[in-house]
Amino acid sequence: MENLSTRHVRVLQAVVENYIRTGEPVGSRTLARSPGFKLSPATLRNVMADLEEYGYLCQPHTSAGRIPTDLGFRFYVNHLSGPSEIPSAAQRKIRERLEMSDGRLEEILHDGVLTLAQLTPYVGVVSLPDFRRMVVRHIRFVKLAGHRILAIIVALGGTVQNVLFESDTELSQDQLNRYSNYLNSLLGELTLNGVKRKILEEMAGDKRGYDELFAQVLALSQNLFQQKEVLGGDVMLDGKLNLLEHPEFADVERMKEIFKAFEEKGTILKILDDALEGEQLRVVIGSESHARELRHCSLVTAAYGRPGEVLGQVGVIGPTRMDYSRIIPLVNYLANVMSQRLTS
Amino acid sequence: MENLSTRHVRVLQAVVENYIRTGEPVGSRTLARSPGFKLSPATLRNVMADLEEYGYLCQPHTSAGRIPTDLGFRFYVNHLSGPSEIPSAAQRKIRERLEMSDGRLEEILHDGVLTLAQLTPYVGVVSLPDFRRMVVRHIRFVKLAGHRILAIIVALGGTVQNVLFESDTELSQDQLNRYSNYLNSLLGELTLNGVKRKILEEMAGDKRGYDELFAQVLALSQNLFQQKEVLGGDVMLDGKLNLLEHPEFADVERMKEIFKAFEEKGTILKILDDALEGEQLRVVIGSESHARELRHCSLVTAAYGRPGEVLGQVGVIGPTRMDYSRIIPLVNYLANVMSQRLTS
DNA sequence: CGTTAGCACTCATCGCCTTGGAGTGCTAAC
DNA sequence: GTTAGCACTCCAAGGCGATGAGTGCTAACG
Repeated sequence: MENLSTRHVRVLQAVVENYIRTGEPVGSRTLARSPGFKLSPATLRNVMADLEEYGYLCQPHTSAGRIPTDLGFRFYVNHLSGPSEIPSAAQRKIRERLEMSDGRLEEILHDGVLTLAQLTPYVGVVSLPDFRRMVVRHIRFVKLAGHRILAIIVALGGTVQNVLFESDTELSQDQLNRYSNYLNSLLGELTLNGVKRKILEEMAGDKRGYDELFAQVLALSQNLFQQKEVLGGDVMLDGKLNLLEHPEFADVERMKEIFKAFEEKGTILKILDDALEGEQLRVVIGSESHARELRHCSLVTAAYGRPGEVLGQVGVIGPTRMDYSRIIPLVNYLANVMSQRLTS
Repeated sequence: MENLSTRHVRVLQAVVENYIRTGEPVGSRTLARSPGFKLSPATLRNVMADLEEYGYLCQPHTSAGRIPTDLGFRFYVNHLSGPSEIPSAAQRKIRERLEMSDGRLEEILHDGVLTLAQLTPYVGVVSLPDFRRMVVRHIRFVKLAGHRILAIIVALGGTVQNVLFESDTELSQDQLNRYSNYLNSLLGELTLNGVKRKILEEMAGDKRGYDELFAQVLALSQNLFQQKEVLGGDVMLDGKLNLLEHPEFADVERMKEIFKAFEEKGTILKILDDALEGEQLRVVIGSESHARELRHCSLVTAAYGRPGEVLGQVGVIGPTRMDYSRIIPLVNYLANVMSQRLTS
């Protein structure tokens, strides 16, 4: 950092917090009046001019106060926003909501985003997990008409996902039962991907030579694994309406852009997927997302799943003027509860 | 009708069609210029004044042209909008889309609203069916952990719905198999409700005296029937973004109201459920819905299911200034294709 | 008697200007 | 280094008049 003095830092912090609170550009006068500042407006103007030069602040127009740039928010998030306490009411609500939800994966995720949408004035978002990475307790196949098969995948926490798919040949329920027994015998603490790998290894190792059962289970899994419910690659949103309450989105054009991003989902999914391996919590501020439509939005997301086995990301989307110090711990907490619910 | 002359009717029709096309209030001058009118603006003004008095037209302000009232649109829809042809491209798209979708109920419905959202500049909407009214081919129970059971309900058209629920006591898979065999033996051309009734009748008739199996299947069904996936009572929307393109929704406040109605769903569900028994197609114009938030919107919906067995309603929500003559046959067609897909 | 031309009137919209106020940068004094 | 003062910029809001679309009314016309 361009060797910011403590004074610079304090001013930056004050500007950011003021702006987060009011949504108005903050001027030297207001700042001087805020408690804890013994400096005159003129001095503050100098300091703020410095901060503008460094790129942390900017002015909407010449004679307005300053607002933080994305960089300014970034500095604030990285260095200035101490983790605040999560109100116990919010904690309780999160826990209750997630304990109440039935075991279907979608229901749990939905409850997660719903809770976020209710606890914050922003949009709750969650990416659907790649089921192939989940530790699976057992799989069951149910024959429907013709080639259609319903797979019921029960993951570690009792989470259930069912997937409809087709097999290449018509299989009887008996056959399906044998397949699923076989698959289940392989499942220990393995993920679906792990199972697949194991099958392939055993085949390659030629331990048992060519095995009819092997081949057919493999063929079946191939089809199963291609279904989008297994692949993930979708996001769920809730509380879009919340955004309409924020003055910065009063502009119809801007609103349209963002809602378009919400509807398409691809953009958001991409941002969520950008999360680095092993990164628990992530804040993407404004243009950091490199998505034009979301350049006025920030995302606070956390990975859910379990250590080393990330299933997806959950968090909120809001204006860059977001109450980071409140939201960050909240999202983090929710992700933890969700993780427990899904994998314990 | 207040004995409208053919002239009155022709003028009303012209005003409505003009307004639907342009979205602007239409004045006497523009009307006089439109082909087929040999009358002077002055005469038209008199006619329009009559129509205003009767309540079919109104003026946004004193010196603007006329726009149709809800009543005006109603008259137009009832008497003046001849059923137009559905472009074969649209027909093809609808058929292809619905044939492509896999057999899950939700997927089919989703494809339905998606298609509407793509073929029209409005919002596609569908109410989830009450599964109790569907003719069911068979039911299968799968035991999960503890008391949890997954019911797989396969309806007539191969549609699959799965429902997670809990039983009062822990049941083995064997027991569940017996139950489902028993249930399936009862299912002929019966709806779920029908099955329930039959069970109750047989019990009441005391044909077999007290039967353990009976009782337990009944208890199980009770729990199953309470699940929301079975009950229906939800709506699915798509293409909300389309509405943003319409000038009448450029106003943020109005937009908010409508989106709120979309998010809550209760309002919309209520309107859809208001459909009269046996009514195939329905047009609700503006305030006819008695829902404040939707007073600027019209709904065109059609029942899907099969004759005498309505499963739900599917259609579009748009501004009262909607292209009724195009939309009505379109929605009707889609409902028919959906019905076939679901029940044949 | 229905139709039409003419006219005075209304009202939203637009551009233009003014005013007020908030905030800035700069300079000079402390 | 800090601060007071001042000239300056610029947005927002309000007033004003011109414009133009459209109306209702009346009187003349065929």
